[in-house]
Amino acid sequence: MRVSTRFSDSVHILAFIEIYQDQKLSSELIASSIETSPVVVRRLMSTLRENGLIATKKGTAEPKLSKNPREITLLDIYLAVEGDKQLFTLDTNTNPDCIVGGNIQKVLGTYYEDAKMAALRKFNNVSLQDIIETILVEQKAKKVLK
Amino acid sequence: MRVSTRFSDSVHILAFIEIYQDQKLSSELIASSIETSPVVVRRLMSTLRENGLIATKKGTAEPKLSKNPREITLLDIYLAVEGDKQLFTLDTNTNPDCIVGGNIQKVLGTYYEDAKMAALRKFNNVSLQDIIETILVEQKAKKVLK
DNA sequence: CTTTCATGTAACTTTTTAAGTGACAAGAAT
DNA sequence: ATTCTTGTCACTTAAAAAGTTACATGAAAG
Repeated sequence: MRVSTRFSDSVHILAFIEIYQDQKLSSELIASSIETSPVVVRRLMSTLRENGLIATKKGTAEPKLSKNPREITLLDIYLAVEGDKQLFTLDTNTNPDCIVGGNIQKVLGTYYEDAKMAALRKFNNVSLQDIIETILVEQKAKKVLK
Repeated sequence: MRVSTRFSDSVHILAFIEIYQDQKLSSELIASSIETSPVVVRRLMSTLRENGLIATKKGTAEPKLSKNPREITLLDIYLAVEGDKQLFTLDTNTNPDCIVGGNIQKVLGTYYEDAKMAALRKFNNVSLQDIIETILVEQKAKKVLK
């Protein structure tokens, strides 16, 4: 399939809302930063709203973060847009009458879960504030180089 | 896109080869355990062979592991079939003229890499032997329950 | 030495899932 | 009232992997 950039784009949206909080934040403007369409942005924002990360008001271009960016982690964002889907994909159609086919899903599944949790724990230790600050540092560093 | 089950199926193939090493191991037989087509199995086995995990001989149904299953880790298998592609997908098409769009790829990329590495380290601590033994334990447990 | 079975690989089709698009009802604001 | 915007639906396009068909070539047994 096409690869999902929802997580990446969602972090983008949240950072954008915080950094440009004093401007008019239409889905059109945000879309121009992500280089995607306004509908894609609005769809993602719907999901973020349903998961309590932002507050929006229909008709007005004024989305706000629902929490302090220090209290929003990459994990919160990941779970909001990707849910608890498996990170590593099990083949769920194996022959149950074979010793391997009949047991590998359960066995591999536990190791997949361990690995996924190790990754998600990392995300739980990074806040939106960290992302924003690092973006701003990178931006300053760019200017110095010129 | 369709979700890849290459990793899962590759572990399946390797465990199958080891457990049934005394039988004739045609791609057809292995495919029947994975419930896929022989061509898919042969394609995966080509990749595993190119990466030094198995040895095959054209025309004969006798694939062998190239190493002791204690020396093959889930990470070896993962890298063989998935390469070093990113685990979490960055949107690589963002507006470079925007503070967020111009820096988020680099910033998020490092956190994605940290998370990916945390997951892959887990895989590096699990051997094919562990998988095989756990499969056999699960199989015995099933029989007792009957 | 020929028949049978198997691999290895190429080319093509199907499936899946997310992005992208067009449309529009309804809310907000001047 | 007019204009802008959101929220959402329905549809199309894109991309990647699985699945399929085909076949040249190698192995092995009679």
